[in-house]
Amino acid sequence: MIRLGYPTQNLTLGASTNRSLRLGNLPDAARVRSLVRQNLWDLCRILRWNARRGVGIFRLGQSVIPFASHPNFPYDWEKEHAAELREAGRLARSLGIRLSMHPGQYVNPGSPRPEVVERSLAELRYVARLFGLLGCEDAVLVLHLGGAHGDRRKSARRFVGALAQERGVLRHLALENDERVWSVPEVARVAGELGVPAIADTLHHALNPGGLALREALDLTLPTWRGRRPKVHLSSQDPEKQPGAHARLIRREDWLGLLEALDGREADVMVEAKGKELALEPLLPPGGAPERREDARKPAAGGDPRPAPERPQHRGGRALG
DNA sequence: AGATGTCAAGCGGAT
DNA sequence: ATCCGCTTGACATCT
Repeated sequence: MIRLGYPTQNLTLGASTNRSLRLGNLPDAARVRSLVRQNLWDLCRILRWNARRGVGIFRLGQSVIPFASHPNFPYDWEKEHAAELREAGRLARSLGIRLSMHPGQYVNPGSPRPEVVERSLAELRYVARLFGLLGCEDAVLVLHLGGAHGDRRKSARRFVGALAQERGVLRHLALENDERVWSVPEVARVAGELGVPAIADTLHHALNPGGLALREALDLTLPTWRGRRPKVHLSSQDPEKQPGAHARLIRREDWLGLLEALDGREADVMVEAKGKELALEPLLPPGGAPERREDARKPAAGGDPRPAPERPQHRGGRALG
């Protein structure tokens, strides 16, 4: 069985898990708290929406807790948001939805610069702790290998060295190929050294195949999950933009190409498209959610699905469109 | 009111 | 040597 998902926000609901603020406003603790609560509230809305439509995975925005790893973060977020996180995590588990996160280009544990490595580790630990508080064992922390810094072997060695003792991070970590520097076979090798799984991204792979056909890339990466459900990334090239830019939707032949390469094997497929959940619709089995009944207490009224339960009270909160 | 450019962070690659 | 884009939203400043 193939499960599908999308990242960070739902355009139909107008819901986002990625609200942030400028660093200069970080000292305003009340404002940060409010943003976090809005992010978590929208996460719950998205999870329910997903469950109704048979969407089985979802990627959290990196800024669910904005600047969580920054030294100037104004309060103890682990303590203050523990209950809300536990609640959101429980919802995800009860709906059978697997969560993930994908820290961005600034996270570079293989960098030759110690301060970059330190900041990177801080960010990765934040993600691991967040997953811990959510209570989602099967959540995945997706990361690229970063730069080559003129010497790939040394960079890969630094990367492994920086993470080898990070047990909390390694529990969730999975390494993904990128479109320029690190191809699937290289990523799979480094992942193997760390004892973590590897993810093949179809668009990156097309641009940086490392000598492998897509099927061979999957032959290499799927077994690294050792019984856990494997993850794969799917996206299509935006024809207007430069190579690597994500299109709004998935081209049918890219989807069929992935299915053919999977050849019946199970996978969780993260669909990376500007159109977010709209890009999933043509790929989902007709009729939406198959047999999820946990959501049965939802008012099934035809028409306007207003968020029924209480909104979190926060200062300066505004109505969501 | 709307449009524009900049914001914590790192890289590779184009120019 | 310098600049761009990578994701996205926030927000200060402009018109």
